[in-house]
Amino acid sequence: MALPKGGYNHKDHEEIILRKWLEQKMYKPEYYPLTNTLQTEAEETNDKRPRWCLICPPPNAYGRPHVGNISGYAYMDAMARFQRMNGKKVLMLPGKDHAGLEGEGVYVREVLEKQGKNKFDMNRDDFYNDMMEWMKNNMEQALKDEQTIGLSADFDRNTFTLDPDIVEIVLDTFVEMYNAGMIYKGVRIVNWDPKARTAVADNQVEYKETQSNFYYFKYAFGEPVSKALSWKENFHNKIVNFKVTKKNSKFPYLQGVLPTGEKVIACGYQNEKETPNQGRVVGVRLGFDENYALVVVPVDLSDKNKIEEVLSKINFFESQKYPGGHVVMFDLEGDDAFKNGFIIGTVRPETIFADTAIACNPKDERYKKFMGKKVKVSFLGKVKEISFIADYAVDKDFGTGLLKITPAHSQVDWEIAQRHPEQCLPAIQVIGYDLRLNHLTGEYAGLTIKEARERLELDMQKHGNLVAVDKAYQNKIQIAERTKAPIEPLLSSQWYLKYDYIKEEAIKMVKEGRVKIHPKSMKKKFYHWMYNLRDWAISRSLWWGYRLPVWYHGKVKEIIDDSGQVKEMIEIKPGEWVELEYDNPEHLRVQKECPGPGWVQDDNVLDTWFSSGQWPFATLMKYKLMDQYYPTDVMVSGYDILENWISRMMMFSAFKCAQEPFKDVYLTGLVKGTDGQKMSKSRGNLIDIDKVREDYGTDALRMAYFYQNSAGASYALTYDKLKMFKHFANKIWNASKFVLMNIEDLDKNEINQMQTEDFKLNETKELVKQVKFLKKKITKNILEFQFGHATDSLYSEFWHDFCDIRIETLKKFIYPKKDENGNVIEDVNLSHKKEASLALIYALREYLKMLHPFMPFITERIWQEIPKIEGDHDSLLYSKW
RNA sequence: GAGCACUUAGCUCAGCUGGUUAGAGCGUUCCCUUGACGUGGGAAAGGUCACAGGUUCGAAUCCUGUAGUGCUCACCA
Repeated sequence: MALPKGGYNHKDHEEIILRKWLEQKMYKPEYYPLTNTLQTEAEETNDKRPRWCLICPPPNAYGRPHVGNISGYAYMDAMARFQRMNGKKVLMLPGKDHAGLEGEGVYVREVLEKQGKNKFDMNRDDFYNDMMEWMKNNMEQALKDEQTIGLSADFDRNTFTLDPDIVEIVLDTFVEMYNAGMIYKGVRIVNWDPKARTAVADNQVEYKETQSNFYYFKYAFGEPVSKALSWKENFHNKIVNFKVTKKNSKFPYLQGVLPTGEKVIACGYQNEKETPNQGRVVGVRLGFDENYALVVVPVDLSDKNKIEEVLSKINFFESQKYPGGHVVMFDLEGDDAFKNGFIIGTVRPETIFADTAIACNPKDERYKKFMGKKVKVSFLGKVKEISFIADYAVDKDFGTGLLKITPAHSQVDWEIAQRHPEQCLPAIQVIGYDLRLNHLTGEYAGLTIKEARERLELDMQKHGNLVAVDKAYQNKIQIAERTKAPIEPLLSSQWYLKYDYIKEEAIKMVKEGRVKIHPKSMKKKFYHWMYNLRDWAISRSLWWGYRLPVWYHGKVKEIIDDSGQVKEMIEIKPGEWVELEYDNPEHLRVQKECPGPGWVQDDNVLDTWFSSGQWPFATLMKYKLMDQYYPTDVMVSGYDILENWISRMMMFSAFKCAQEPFKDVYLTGLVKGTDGQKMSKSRGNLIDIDKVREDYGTDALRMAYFYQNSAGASYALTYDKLKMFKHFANKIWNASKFVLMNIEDLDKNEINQMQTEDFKLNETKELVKQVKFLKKKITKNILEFQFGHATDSLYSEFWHDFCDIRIETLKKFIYPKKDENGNVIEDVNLSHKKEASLALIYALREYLKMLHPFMPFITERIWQEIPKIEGDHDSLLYSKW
């Protein structure tokens, strides 16, 4: 009943306590607190305690959990400990994810490349087995990290997404979904990551601001000029529009005539990084007898006088639409290239060979005559016929208002093409998976994209098809989230999941409140995502992961035929290739086992989210615990994977279990670095968890996560906060020491039989009242997922109420009254002293319990010294809340 | 371009459904060393709660607008 002297040093206690919890298997749901043993199966089934379950989100198995993961664990653990103390039978199940694309990427980069090996020189099975071993080795460390933060999960049930049982369940789902018509194979446009040589999902694509060449080229009319001239009027006084990088500015748009007689258009051009200070072509005025290129004049945007100067030289009218900068139009008289044709802007001239149509906005009066027609155009000296379509996806104010439709090499174009299949399809693919132009481009075949672009620029110039090149065009190119390689949209045959009814089901779960999302504001984010869901490309050309349970009766290859269409061919007999029919069971079957000799398994693996989306039920099915624990109670996750993961778990659960996977979703915010910035290596503000734990203690780290934080809110993990809670731990330690010191005279029975209602002194009555009130509040906070409030109250109430006020006032009953010289003038009233001591131990016990979910180590350590009363357990873990 | 947040002390942030002198930590200044704790105690300075309107007996809190910041989604061919 006494604590060691001196301040609290977490290093002396945390490990011992952790070992005790782990060795006694206290984290397991089978642990029975009355006997301190694990229950048998029969005892378990008879156990009437309500069950509570939380499946931990599996972090990447290959790495150590990062600060954000650890923060999540702190939250999960606080909930689990609270529930356990409230008498629930708690299952918290940890796991690790194989992290398909990213995992393979890291392995290739960090292990293979360092050994000078190349994946494609390796045998697939060897690669897989080597990688599995590497993963499993790394998993150990991750597990330790989870334990040291105090996560009270059942580590005997640590589960890996590639555990055989889990694989079975996940593949079963694939087959079931295929049979339900929700999984299909088709040729679609995909985001091709050339580095990883795989397609990636839409949300695995990032955008990167770059500077590109923007080519204005002309499809010259292949038909009589007179016909085209009839829409000349429509062009009069209309201007082509330019790329404007920043919107919302109010600077006017100008058009007029210079005193010299030159026609001028001045228009907003603004670039945050550079103020254009030399003339450059940014656009083209369309017309038949007045052709211009637009050139930026050297005017500093911030220089009002200069702007005035330009304004004074021209007649202008205002348009609210285009802000900033100044662009002047110069006559390019005598250049044939500007006459009689469609002028189209593009950053990707090499895809011109794959054009199947030209499109404009249906409301664009300028092109009304052409809509729905076929037009003959000449390009590089050849005349071809091309469809002219109208679609609302085309922005008539961008460029010349014309868009070339290249369904094989652009997501947007692909979608437009789906709406105009007759005119735009079949798509023509002119770029191969090696990112070189293919046989359909004639003399360009074999060139890389860059080479082709350069050559085309010259050739277009030669044939009069090149109108202008904007060399400083700012655009965003797509890059792969993981490999950072530029994405090439390509056609490829892929497996897709049609969400079908499960999408509606998941929406209903949230709408009907069966799944509550914390914070509420994230609900909107969820709906927004769900309503805009498109079919999900689930196959990945990787080796690491779940290989598709799909079999082909013969080798399969993807070809681009002479018309540029992507097709899959199957070798039904040696040397005899026919087109693969997706619905022909003699060609393709979906099942887990190989159908027989001669059948070849699909090379692809499943997207990682396909398996992690099944995590809650896959894990419980593995351990045959579905009846007891499904649906689970809470899911804790970073808000950034609400869409990718949370929504998919709900949809998979709707399919497989016809119910929600969890009742509450607690979304944690981003943990920012000590300087309040997003953590990144380059900023040097990364937090070393090991060091933090060593310097400040695990309890302090946990408190720093909780304190004043709310669901979904990002926050900085600062040294100030850590220090604050290190001090707090010390305060708890010392206050406990004081209380324990004062109850040494008390009989154990007196504590056991204490009736706080019988307290006579105002001071003790007040203390009891205050503690009871606080407990009510903390309970409510935890149940409402307001951990920030709970820890805030605990901190200030314990320190500034209990320590600063209550203990100090009660001291007058404990110590004899003395005069200035230290002579006792009034002896201690023994019954008052006893009551004061009882009140102190009462309050301390309550505080320890309330603090335990947040600061488990120190509270457990002190609890060991607390005299136990009825209903207590040796460990705070199982002591009654 | 659309949606969602946010703007409170020098800094980092709490303030939950509107209610008496707006809070914490750190930092600053001053005081206090014999019994739990200097990793402590006491006190002080510092905020017209972004701005402008409105609702109300009463607003940091609700509504509208403005400005700025952040995030997410879509996207410029």
